[in-house]
Amino acid sequence: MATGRTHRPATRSRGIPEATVARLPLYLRALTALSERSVPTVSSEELATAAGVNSAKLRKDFSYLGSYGTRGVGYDVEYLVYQISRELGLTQDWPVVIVGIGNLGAALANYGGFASRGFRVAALIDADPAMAGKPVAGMPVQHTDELEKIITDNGVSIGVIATPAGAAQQVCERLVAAGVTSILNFAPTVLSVPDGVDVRKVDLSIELQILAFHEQRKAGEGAAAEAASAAERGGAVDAVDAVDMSATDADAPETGGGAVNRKGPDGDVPAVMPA
Amino acid sequence: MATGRTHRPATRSRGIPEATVARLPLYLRALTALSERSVPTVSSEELATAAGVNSAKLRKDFSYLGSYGTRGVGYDVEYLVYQISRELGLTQDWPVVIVGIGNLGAALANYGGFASRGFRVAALIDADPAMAGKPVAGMPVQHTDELEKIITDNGVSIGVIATPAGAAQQVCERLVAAGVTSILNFAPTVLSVPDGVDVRKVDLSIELQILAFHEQRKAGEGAAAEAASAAERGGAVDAVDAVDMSATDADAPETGGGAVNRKGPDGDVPAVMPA
DNA sequence: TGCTGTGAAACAGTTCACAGCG
DNA sequence: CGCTGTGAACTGTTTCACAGCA
Repeated sequence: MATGRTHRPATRSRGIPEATVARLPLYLRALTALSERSVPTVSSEELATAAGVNSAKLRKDFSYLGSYGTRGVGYDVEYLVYQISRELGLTQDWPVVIVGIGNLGAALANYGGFASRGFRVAALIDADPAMAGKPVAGMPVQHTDELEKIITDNGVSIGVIATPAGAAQQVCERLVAAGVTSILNFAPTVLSVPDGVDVRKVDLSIELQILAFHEQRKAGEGAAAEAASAAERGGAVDAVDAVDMSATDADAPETGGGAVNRKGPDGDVPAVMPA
Repeated sequence: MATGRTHRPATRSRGIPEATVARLPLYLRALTALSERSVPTVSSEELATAAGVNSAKLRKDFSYLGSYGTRGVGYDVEYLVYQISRELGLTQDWPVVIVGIGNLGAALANYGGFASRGFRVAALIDADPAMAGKPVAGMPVQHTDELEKIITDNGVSIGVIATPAGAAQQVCERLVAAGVTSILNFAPTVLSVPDGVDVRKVDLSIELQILAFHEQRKAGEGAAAEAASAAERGGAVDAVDAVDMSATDADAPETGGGAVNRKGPDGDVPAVMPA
């Protein structure tokens, strides 16, 4: 499903690789910092360092946007800030709603980096009637009943879901039905959406699990994987950088609460299948 | 830097692709749900749907772990839960510290999915003396002065940074010096760490920017990109799913507070470089 | 001369499609 | 016969290395 993507030679015009799009915000952040320090130009090398990538990658990324640099000199900071902002669609502002005002929802509502990038929190929505009217981040929480009206009245197209996992799919469907076409999902569930709707997920527990995986390797804890682990060390075990995060707010860790069906510390397998 | 990676033929043994590692937690989540419903076996097709990936990918992913399925039948749920947990290192438990107990730090501290996956919050640390001793998620916040002692005494190797961007690098250095080798960074800054230390970042504002990019395409808002946008629509514009999130807690949106140096709504460029 | 922009090569990840086991 | 496991083809991304412009 969702095949296609015209796959044009990608030489300028539309067709910026997804990997590049994901890095543009990083460049923008670094450029904004330079801009505030009134630095007029940067080389690909300097900017790459500031953004935490390598310079060849950065130059290739920028080449998809057009030729915005000057050979022998570098890139004009202000100009690039503008171009990237425009490419990302940050020259217009985006009203967003946050659904699920628990700990996480509140944290998001208070997040400063929001407004500074063209995003405006249009409303905070929660299903708990007791929350209704309570001010969070200087804004009264509204009840879920108002969801459709809020979306419509404010022309909201981006929704943030920070509800417990159990409520996420339902909230998602209401958002989509009301006109939202981009969703940032913090609930640890797979959301199913119709074509044309983007979902990005952020799952804290997934991030930690990935770290644990690498951590385990380093220590060479387990029985096997000694030489292998050592060989691996030479390079590449560090600076992963990628991400994914979530964190349902209140409770409902996806399904089932307490201890997972984890087996004993070792070989103590369910005694079913072979090895 | 960090080149290498032995690049063994990857046929079993060590050498699970990073992309596969990133999906294991997803499979684990889906399997745990099945396990709780006492489902004994699943086919790659069913599990793939539950995890939101396609079945070929899932089968290939599992093939890196070994041959844990039964042809004509599928996979034993309990057995797979165990194998994946072990592979991810979740059969041991990992003490973690959270540094920066603002809105976000508190949300993380309260996050249920933490404990249910072998992660144990060993301590909450904040630089604000006024926070010291205050209970958050049933645990007293400790002052930054105690950081090194806490890490050492608890054998912590995973740290979560949820401080404002300005403090992140310094906190990171102290964590690393004290023995932490894996860091989950919520502050919108690039952390520099020595080799052997893993950093994963989670940046909310980046996620939103990526959504905005796609959102902009859909609407075909801007002048150009009309036909292109339409062509694009056919497929692929949906269900991105990848991620990255952050959200500094308190304030300090990375650098500088208020309005970004965004230019006028259109062509109103800094009047520097050419087009 | 110094740094960008970009083909071409190398690598990583995904999808196809089917052999082969239970 | 059904479903796994996997080679092989393909698509996407990164890195290299250098031509060419300011």
